[in-house]
Parts: sequence; structure tokens; C-alpha cells
Amino acid sequence: MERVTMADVAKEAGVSKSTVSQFLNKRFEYMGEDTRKRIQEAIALLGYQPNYVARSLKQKRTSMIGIIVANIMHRFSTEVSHAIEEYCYGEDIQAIVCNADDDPAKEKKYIEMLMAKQVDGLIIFPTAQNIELYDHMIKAGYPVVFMDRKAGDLNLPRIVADNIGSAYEAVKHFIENGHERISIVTQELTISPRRERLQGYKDCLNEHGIVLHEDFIIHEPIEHIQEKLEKMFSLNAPPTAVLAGNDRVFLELLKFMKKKQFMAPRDFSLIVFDNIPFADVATPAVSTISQPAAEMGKKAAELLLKQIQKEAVEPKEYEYPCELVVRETSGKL
Amino acid sequence: MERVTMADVAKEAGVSKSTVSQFLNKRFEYMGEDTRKRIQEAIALLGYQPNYVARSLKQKRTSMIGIIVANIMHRFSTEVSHAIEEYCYGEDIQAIVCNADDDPAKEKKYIEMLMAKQVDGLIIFPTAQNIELYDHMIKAGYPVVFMDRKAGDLNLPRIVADNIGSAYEAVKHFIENGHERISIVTQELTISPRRERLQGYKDCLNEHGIVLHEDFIIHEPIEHIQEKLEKMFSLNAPPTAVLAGNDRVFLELLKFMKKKQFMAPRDFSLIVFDNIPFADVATPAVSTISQPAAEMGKKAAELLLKQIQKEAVEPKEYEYPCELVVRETSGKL
DNA sequence: TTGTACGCGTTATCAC
DNA sequence: GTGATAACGCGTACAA
Repeated sequence: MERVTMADVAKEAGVSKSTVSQFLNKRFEYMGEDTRKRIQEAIALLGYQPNYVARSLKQKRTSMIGIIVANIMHRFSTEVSHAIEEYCYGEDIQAIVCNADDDPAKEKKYIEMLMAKQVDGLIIFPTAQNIELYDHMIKAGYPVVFMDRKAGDLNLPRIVADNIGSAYEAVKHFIENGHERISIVTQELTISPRRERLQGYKDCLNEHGIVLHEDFIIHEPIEHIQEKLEKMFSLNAPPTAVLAGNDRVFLELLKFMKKKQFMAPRDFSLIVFDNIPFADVATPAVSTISQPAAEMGKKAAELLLKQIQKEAVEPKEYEYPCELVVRETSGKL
Repeated sequence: MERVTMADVAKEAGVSKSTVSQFLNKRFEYMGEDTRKRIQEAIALLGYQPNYVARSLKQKRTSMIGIIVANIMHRFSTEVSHAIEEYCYGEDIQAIVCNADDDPAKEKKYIEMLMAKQVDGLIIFPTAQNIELYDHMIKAGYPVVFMDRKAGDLNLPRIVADNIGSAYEAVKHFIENGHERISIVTQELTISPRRERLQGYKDCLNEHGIVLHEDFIIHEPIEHIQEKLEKMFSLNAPPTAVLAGNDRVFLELLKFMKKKQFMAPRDFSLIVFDNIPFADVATPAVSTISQPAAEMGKKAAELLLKQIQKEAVEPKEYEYPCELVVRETSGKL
């Protein structure tokens, strides 16, 4: 594990460190043909590899960015992260993924740690609980892009999906297929996408003159969803259509359906808000609202790298439409 | 983005840099009570945060490790990575995940890049195509742990699943349920787990006096699997049971089943070698061979961190048994 | 074209 | 208890 340094190469080639440095930075104009060859040979002989840590210290950039996902167990997070990494790979940037696990304390720790590690910028799925910290970073001019969620009234680029409109479309699809008893199931309303999806749901029912039924609206922590479903489907007139707020909720719904021997669309129509892995090949194939995760990830990466390169970026909301993919679980009443 | 350095803190507190350094390393014996307080205040006032890059340069360690997964699209990879990260988080180590995408060239590039970034060690799902490079790292004493696959005859710890035994058990289960026409479908036999799973399959049939039927053995690139399945199920006597070699193959199988309107276990029994997300709540629930991904990841992390701390680790194979989880897709003939 | 000297922010080693 | 000073490995003026 003896590391060979630039000095070793210089000695081997019989030149000075700076000449080796010039060589590494491909500034060949500043050296003779034979010097160049000698350096090249010395590097090969010693198996020299530049030390990026030292380089980073000097250049004040690490060529690394951080991604702080709220919860890595959501398929959407991994798809977005993957897209970001892919884009960064092409730009010779390294992306570090950290999982905040929906825990604001953990999020804070990661943000501070990544900044201490001098990563060049951050893409964050904010828990929305660390407003002061976000604010501080932005005021300090640190490159940041928010993903998926809105948080506070901060002056930075935010990539979001059109949650209201998409939920609206899904419910409209239900209505057009004859449903009136329509339910939405989601987790606690702590983050903006969940609130917005509920909003779209309500808007659509209202505009179609369907009375909101509080029993059909579930917004609970994952561990309470089973009992709420149990209760809802014990009603005299249970829902005939369900919009699952995300993939985790869908999992709970599947559990429940298995227990009750329910099938979609036989027992109720179902649309899931999220990209889920086997949606198209499952039987029955699952109707989904698909977010353009790859596109959103790529855009976030672009905006972040622009900021890092001191290019101007508009600190606005970049909203992406989702696609309602009707498959087999959502049918006519 | 003006970074405040130790020198700023020292000046503010009216002490020298070294004293501040002592403070940061909690060596309070070497300073007076009031000095300590002054430094503390200066740090708070300036919002000072230590620069890890500079620290790493000096300490020759970055508190980062790299994970090079062969293909991030396999559920097993993400589960293992997640377990590694979790363990590392507790040890204040940062894990960087890189996706080699089954491409030896990309794997090589990532290994070199991470070493240049001075990460303290590497956990690799080897493509098994860069033997010289692996060999070089190990000879140089660089901490490395191999995961999932065997490659070359190298002197390092390897975490593997008992692929032969598990495939054997799955096939035995088929036989005990009356099946004789049993198929195995897997990708190209380029890496050890696939070869071993096929081996276990063959061993079991042999020991039970069932003649191997080459038409029932598919080992092809993903893009050719559909046509091979098509051919196999057009046989006069098609298989009544199928062992899917991994989750990607399972996806192909689902596609095929959907096209043909096949259902398991109605049309054939099915066991999937791999952890798949909705296995237990799907209808029908999918029988699987479940690898202890979390355990394996944790063990890999432990072994790597031990090496990094210069503790001795046995450079042997650590083999983990898998669990055959019989659910609904595998039934009696 | 090449070499020298210094800076980057931190830590370790000795003096004081 | 505290403070100079020298590493660490690389980049970069600037001098030669």
C-alpha cells in the first residue's frame, strides 16, 4: 500500500514535480519530446495514480455531488438517483447517495457531513423540517436543487411532478368509468406531494359534483393503514375505486387484498400513484400514474452542475407532467 | 461560499491553529478552561466547519468506502448495498455506490477512480473479467471484499450464497411434488452464481435418476429468452416446473406468461431464485429462494472495516445458506 | 522548456 | 498549557 507520489515520478524521470504536473494536465507545449516520454515511462513503471484528495484540496472542488433521498425504499427515489448518476458519469462527476430515512435529524447530519466533505453541490428530497439549514445553505451560495417536494419559500430550483393535475386525471378516469364512491389512501400529509395529490382528488370530485366522503379519505402512517382499510371496506357502501398515494401504500393495499381475497378490478378499481417495477407484466397489470423519474433526475443534475459551474439558473419550480397509464386494475364499474 | 478555516477561528479566539486543532480533537487536557471557551465561541460565531478533505490528506484516510455493484437493477444488489450502508453509518463511514452495469471496462474505471479518490476500501461484485487488476489491488494490500461472485483464485474474503445447494433444494421440492419435466432459465453462464445454480439443478436431477433434457435448460442473454421460452413451451411435452435463475429472468418469464395467458401454478410450477419485492403479497404469491442479503452485506462491511483497521481477517469464502420460501406458485403436479 | 517556492487546511511534533 | 513549524500531495505563478 505504499502510494507513489508525483515526487517519485519526478525523481524517476529526472525532472521536477511541476513538469510532471504539466504533463498530467496535458500541457505538453511546455516540455520536450523526450521529457514527455521519460515521464510517461516513469508513470507506467511506478504505476503512479494521481491523488484526488490533494488535488481537491488545492482546487477547492471534489467532483462529487451528494444526493439525499428521503427514503430509499421508494422506487421513485432509486429511479431518480439512477438518472442523476448516469448524467454525472458522463460529466466525470461522482454522485453519493445518502438515505435520510424520512428522519430530519439524519437529513441534517448528512447535509453537514457532505458539506464538510466538500462535495460540490447537493440534490435533496427535503423532509421539509430543516428550513433554517436549507436557508443557510442557499444564502451561503452553496449549489442545491430540491427534488420532489416543496419546502418553505426558498430561492432555489425545485423539480416537482404535477401532483394535483395527475391525481385529478386519475379520479376523472374513475368517474368517467362510472365510479362515484372513490377513495384515496396515502401516508401522513407531512410532505407536499401527498397534500397535493389529495388536493387533486378533492378538486376533481368537487368539480364533478360528487360529495366528499371523509370515510373514503385515508391519510395515516403506514402501520395504521391496514386497520383503516379494514374499517373502510366494512362500510355498507364501500368504495368501488381506490387511488393509492404511492408504492408503499400499494404494498399495504396488496397485503389487505390478499387477506380479503380481493382482486382488482373485480372488487374495486385501482390506480397507483408511482412507478412500480412489475406493473406492466403483473396479472392483472397495474394501472399507474407514472412520474418521469429519469427526466426529472437528469434535469436536477443539469441544474446542479450549471450552478457549480457558476452559470445562472432560474431558481423556480420545474414542473413535470405525469402519465396516467391505464392497464388492467382500473375498469368500468 | 467563503469558507472559514481553522486560521480564522484561531485569530478570532486569539490562539494558534494548533490549539484549535487540539480542541477539535477533544484533547482538552492541553488547554486552559478559558481558552477552550474562547475557541468554542469563535467556532459558533464564525460557523466554522472542519474541512474533511484537508484532514483526509493528512490522515491518509477518507472514511469512505466504495461499493461496486455489477448491476444495480438486481434487487439483491440494492438490498446488499443498503445493508452495507446501514452498517457503515453506525461506524461513521460513508459508502459510495457505483454501478458497473455488467461492463468490465466500467468496473475498471470505477475501481481506479475510487482508489484515486483514496477511499479506504472496496466491496466488489466482480464481473470477473479484470483478474489482473483485482490481483494487483490485493498484492498492494488494498482492503477488498468480494461479494456474490467468485473470480480467479485470489487471496481475499469472499461473501457468497450457497447457490448449488439452494438450487438443489428447489429442484428437489419440484420432484417431491411429482414433477419430472423441470426447466431452469438463466442468463449467460458468465459468472459463478449462474453456473452453480445450474450445477445444483443438474446434480439434483441426476441423483434422482431423472434424465437431463437439454431443451429444458436455457442460458441465454436476456434479449433471447423470449424466443427460447416460446420454443420450449411449444414442445410436445413442455416443462411442468420452472426455476427462474434470478429476478431479471423472472421479469422475462412474467412477460411471456402474460402473452400466453399462463398462470402459475396452473400451467407450471414456478420458483424464483432471488429476493423480489412483492413476492409475498402478489397473487399468486411467488415461491422464491431468498438470499440473506442483509446479513451478507453486513458481513462484507464488517470484514472490510476490519481490514481497514489492520485487523486480521481470514481470506476465505464465507458461504451463506438461502431459504426456499414455498408460497403459491409452486404446487403439486 | 524547466525548476523553485509557496499555498491549500489540517495534524503531529517539539519546543517554550 | 500553548505555539511554531514541518509535513501531506498537488497545482501554479514566476523565475531561470
